[in-house]
Amino acid sequence: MPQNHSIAPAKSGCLRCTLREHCIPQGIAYDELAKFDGLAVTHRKIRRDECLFKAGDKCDTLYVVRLGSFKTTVSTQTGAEQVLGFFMAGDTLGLDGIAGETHAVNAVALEDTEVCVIPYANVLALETQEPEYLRHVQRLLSREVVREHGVALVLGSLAAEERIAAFLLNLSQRFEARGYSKSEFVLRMTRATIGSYLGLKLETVSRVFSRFAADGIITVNQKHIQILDFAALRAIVSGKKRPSP
Amino acid sequence: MPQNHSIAPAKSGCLRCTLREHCIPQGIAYDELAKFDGLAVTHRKIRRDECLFKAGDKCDTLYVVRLGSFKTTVSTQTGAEQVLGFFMAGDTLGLDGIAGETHAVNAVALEDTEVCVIPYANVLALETQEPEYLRHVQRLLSREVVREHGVALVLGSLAAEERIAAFLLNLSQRFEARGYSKSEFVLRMTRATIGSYLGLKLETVSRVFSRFAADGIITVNQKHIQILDFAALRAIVSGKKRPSP
DNA sequence: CGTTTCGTTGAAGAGTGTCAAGGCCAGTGG
DNA sequence: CCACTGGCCTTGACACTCTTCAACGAAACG
Repeated sequence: MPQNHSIAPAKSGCLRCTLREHCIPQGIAYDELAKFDGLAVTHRKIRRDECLFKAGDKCDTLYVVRLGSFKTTVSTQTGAEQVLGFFMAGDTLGLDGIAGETHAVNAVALEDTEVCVIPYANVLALETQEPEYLRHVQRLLSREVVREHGVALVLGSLAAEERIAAFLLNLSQRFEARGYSKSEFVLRMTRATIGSYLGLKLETVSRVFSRFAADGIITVNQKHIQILDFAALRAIVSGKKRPSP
Repeated sequence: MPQNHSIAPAKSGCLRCTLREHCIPQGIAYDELAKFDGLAVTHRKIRRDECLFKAGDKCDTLYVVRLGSFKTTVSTQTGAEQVLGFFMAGDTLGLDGIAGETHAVNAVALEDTEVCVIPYANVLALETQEPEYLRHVQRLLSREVVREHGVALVLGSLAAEERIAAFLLNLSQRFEARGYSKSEFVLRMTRATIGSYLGLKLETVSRVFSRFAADGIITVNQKHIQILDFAALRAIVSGKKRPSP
């Protein structure tokens, strides 16, 4: 997977960016916003299956997804790949390598994407000037920690159907937060990728999708998913055995 | 589990603390150290099975373990408990709730313990004064993210024996880093707690310990563990099938 | 339109979980 | 000092979920 280097100067600053609320602390007065305008120096386009960064790369920048979505992965000693998370518009990538160390994961585009490039030096500088921004970045970091707690919880204590139900509800919620339909969406990743993320084999993912569809909880057309019964999904996550007559 | 409130004023400041290198950035000149001396305002003793903090508690402090060890846990909707991590001397607790939000996990003492209490206000203040400290805290946070990557990797892609081997090697390494024997130590947690952390049942943990012992890789006496064959453990983590004639 | 990747489904098998019984150990009270 | 108690650990037999292996179908791509 070659790294893509198409870089575009950031024509429009943060001031006019629609994702502003994700990158910049809440409740900032409009005339204060100018301070944040120079944070992102460039944009970068990454095509499907290409890497934004790789484990071991020097980490001197953060990225915010502007368009499209990514997965983060690590490779095991045996060469297998474990998916650790999915990142969509507004999400921040690169937090794991903050503070001048190297990246711990690979970030791979699931589709054609565009990101904001925020040099870590700019982050540091603005943090020391603007305490609100310092809190903001640390909040981002601690949210990432909490997100991973959720992953560990799913992997450590849920059965296959429960994991998939939790996964679908999580996706639904994130689509909704971005203004898309919460009940109908297109998966950006393959069954194998979902399986790796959830600690399951791709066949198991496929089977559970089929079972949910047979029970009228969702409809599945390849990557196109429609959620018909949110309550049922929530019940499954809670560990309630489903009747299957 | 009642919360224990025995608080002692921090008699000796950070200057004389033997854990200094964990709390304060590396490479600080001795005459600069005074700036950090007031970080921890108190110590607190927590007895076995008591909580340092609970999920939902307001988070306005960080803690550094001085003595003993903790587990962090979350509760599922069904009341079950998932263990997320173990923390020993020098480790920082409370990072998940930084930035004025609430704690996302419970921190429970595995034995009688003592922690340094570091008000988050002090952290913020020192961060704005001392850029080196800012980087230090963000490094702590990003290390916590990376640690959780490791947990997800173990839970998502390793079999039972591989998980236990990885767990033992991780413990061994952490004991060694603290000046204890890397080959002989006492587990502070029960089989059930290990199982929860590794996504296994306590019987499976017990069986794998027994199998490793039968193969001469370790010896097990209740909580007392001795590692006899590090290479074998590493081979198991790497997924190599062990001959069992 | 062939080729490749991705997805679905079935049958068989391995690996963990579940249930149950018993042993070991530390602490407690007689 | 001993018996009792309760928590923790070990071990066995069995059930079940998930994986593995395999074949096939569908969509995506050059």
